Amino acid sequence: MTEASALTRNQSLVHNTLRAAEGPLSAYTILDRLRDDGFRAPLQVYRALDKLTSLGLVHRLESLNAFVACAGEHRHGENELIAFAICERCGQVEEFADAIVCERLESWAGDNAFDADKTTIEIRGKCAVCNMA
Amino acid sequence: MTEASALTRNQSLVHNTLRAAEGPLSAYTILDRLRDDGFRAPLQVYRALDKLTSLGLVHRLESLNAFVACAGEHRHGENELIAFAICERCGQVEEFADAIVCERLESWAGDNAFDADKTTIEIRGKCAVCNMA
DNA sequence: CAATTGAGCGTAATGTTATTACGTATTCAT
DNA sequence: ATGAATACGTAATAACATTACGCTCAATTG
Ligand SMILES: [Zn+2]
Ligand SMILES: [Zn+2]
Ligand SMILES: [Zn+2]
Ligand SMILES: [Zn+2]
Repeated sequence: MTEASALTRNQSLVHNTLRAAEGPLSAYTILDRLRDDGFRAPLQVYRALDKLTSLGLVHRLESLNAFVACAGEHRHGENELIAFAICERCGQVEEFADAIVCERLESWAGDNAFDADKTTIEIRGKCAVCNMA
Repeated sequence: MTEASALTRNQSLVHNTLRAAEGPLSAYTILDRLRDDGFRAPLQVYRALDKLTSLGLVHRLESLNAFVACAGEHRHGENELIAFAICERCGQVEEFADAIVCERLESWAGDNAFDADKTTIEIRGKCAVCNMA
């Protein structure tokens, strides 16, 4: 039994909506797309998103107040630090992990006795494709 | 004439409110604190915040939807990349810049032909003081 | 087996954050 | 003076997120 197969109906619907999307979606956009599946209230979406993010299947983009399906090969669930590059033009999001960035931030935390819980790295800009256009 | 002296009345009021605060404030909290100074509407705050952030005097914390006065010795206005360590318990925010982190992220952008516009780095956790408590 | 517990669900109401729209005032350079 | 740029005031609305209440179902456990 994989993690994904353990998802409830609502969780699967939200997950599939995000995987089918071209880019990040807001909770309310997800809600709208699931009206026909019986979704009626924001909480149905937020509850599913909470679970999905805790499983590492979905990421929240803080600078966008939106959510994306995990597109990385990485394993989440650890304290693994992921960065996101978000294209302001086409909406594409790329996930990447950089060991050195991770190490430097951990090092800062260590030096400053800061107990890091969650780290957000988001780069806003224009992706390669949009840069040419 | 310094930058700060060029601020308008509204901008100065918002700036001073943030400097007097112990931690990040939401726009609406700022609004509440400036009622006695004649503030009546969110837009008065948001307009001042826009200006202050563009001057580098104030930073927006994306993961908090809140704002802090700049506490760094750095010069903003360049593309300088600042990271924030935010204590979830006491609200203290520390700014720091790390050249290597900056370089690694720029390097990723270069390799991927991504034209970075603005980068957010926010570490949520517990500060040294709160860690002991 | 009955009781308890925990996760999830549905709905309504409310709270919080941010923007759009419209009109006015002030400043500064032409 | 005229036009452009910047700022301001107010009202309304949009967008994002949570609280509260009660219910269902399945797993645990005494
Ligand atoms: Zn991922
Ligand atoms: Zn793009
Ligand atoms: Zn600063
Ligand atoms: Zn603290």
